Amino acid sequence: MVETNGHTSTEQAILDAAEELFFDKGYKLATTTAIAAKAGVTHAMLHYYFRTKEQIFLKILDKNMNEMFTMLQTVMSPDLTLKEILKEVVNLHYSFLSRHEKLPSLILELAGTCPEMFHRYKARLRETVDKEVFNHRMRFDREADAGTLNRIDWFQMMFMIISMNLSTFLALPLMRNVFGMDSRQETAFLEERRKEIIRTLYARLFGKGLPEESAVSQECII
Amino acid sequence: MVETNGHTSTEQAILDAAEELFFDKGYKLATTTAIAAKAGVTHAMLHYYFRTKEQIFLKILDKNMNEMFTMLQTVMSPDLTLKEILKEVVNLHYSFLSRHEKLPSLILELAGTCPEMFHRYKARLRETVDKEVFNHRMRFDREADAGTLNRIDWFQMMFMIISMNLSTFLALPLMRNVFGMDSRQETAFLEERRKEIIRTLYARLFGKGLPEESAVSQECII
DNA sequence: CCGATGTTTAACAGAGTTGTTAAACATAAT
DNA sequence: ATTATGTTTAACAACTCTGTTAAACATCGG
Repeated sequence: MVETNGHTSTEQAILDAAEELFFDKGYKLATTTAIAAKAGVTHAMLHYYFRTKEQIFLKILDKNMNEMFTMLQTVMSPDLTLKEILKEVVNLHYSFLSRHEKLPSLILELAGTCPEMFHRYKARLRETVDKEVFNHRMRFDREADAGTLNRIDWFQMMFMIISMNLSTFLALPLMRNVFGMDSRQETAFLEERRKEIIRTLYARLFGKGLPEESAVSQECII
Repeated sequence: MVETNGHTSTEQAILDAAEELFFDKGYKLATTTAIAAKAGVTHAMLHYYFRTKEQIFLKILDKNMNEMFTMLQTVMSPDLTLKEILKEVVNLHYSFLSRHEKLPSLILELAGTCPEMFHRYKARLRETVDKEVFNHRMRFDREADAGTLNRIDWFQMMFMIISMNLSTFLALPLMRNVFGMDSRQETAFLEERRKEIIRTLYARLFGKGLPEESAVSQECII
């Protein structure tokens, strides 16, 4: 049953079922039995192909994290104005999230309940953040000096962008639950949300006559 | 062993242990055995006092949700300017969250994995939201008409405030993990974050000369 | 002291979890 | 056809989870 890509069809079926269940229920609550059942095989097959639950999970997590890092690295193309870059960052991140709706909550679960599993990505994440800091932080400060941009701490700005995008998708299950949105309303809400995030970001960075609270302390977290 | 408050000391010990474990591990992963062990009793005691895991959980969740609703209702005192109200909303919500650091992720877990358990709060949440809409929405629209405020959809604004605050605390475990913050850095980060959230909100609402993206569509989700 | 009541323990039941293993099955090469 | 190889199954082991129960223990009113 070996196919051209080197995977057997059952191997792929297990991977697909596992990915869906891990994202749906999280690492601990997605059981090997349920994964096997969804793939249409005995749970012994899962251990035959991947030995342990942890190994199959890491294979899936790796795939998704790689896509995330690729997105993070390509997100900032240097030959654009800051204003264009910011819009691009929000849009790309946002579209990545709509293709990986449940990745954020999985990562948050992992950070909370099995941090050791998250360990393998820490170095890479820090490295990526640091690199982007060096690439773009100076530029923000220069524009702030020139007065074409309201001063903002770089880390706070990144945190703001990421958290505004993330929380939209983190809150989605809750919104569906409480407000009973259908898929048309959901699409409309997400689109309106994306625009509002850019609006807010632009207001913070390029708006004039901001109140005195806009003063920024110099301390930086990283 | 009955004490003055009507609870036995073991009953209280179980409640305390349960609260800590439920917030730490979530509903499904906090086991009755572990709760009993932490309380220093046999797990049979847990069933003697509370019959089932679900009942003890609901008792704890109820307590926390009540505090949340109280906070939500008292958060908007009507005899303040909009500007003052907004700052007050952010500050109260933020301080509530620092006292209930792990409530958001528990609620998100619940919405995802046991929505039926969340069901009992839906009506009350909708009701609270609706009430606040009627109380304050007109006021925002009036000020926007008068030009003392940039126009913004009320729901989007509430979502923005809540999500900026929430995501700060949702990301905290991850930040500790990745950047290894000590508690002094953490306090500084949280304080800087709180100020930045107010800055951003003020910029969006009161900033002048916002780019064309600031136009707001009229459609409303609720 | 005694019995009624409330509390605690230890053992058990039943279901579900991850992981192993020996035997059955399929398939292709010799 | 036979053998070697890879795949699949069903049964099993060891563990953990929730919940029950009968018996032991404490405490206090009479």
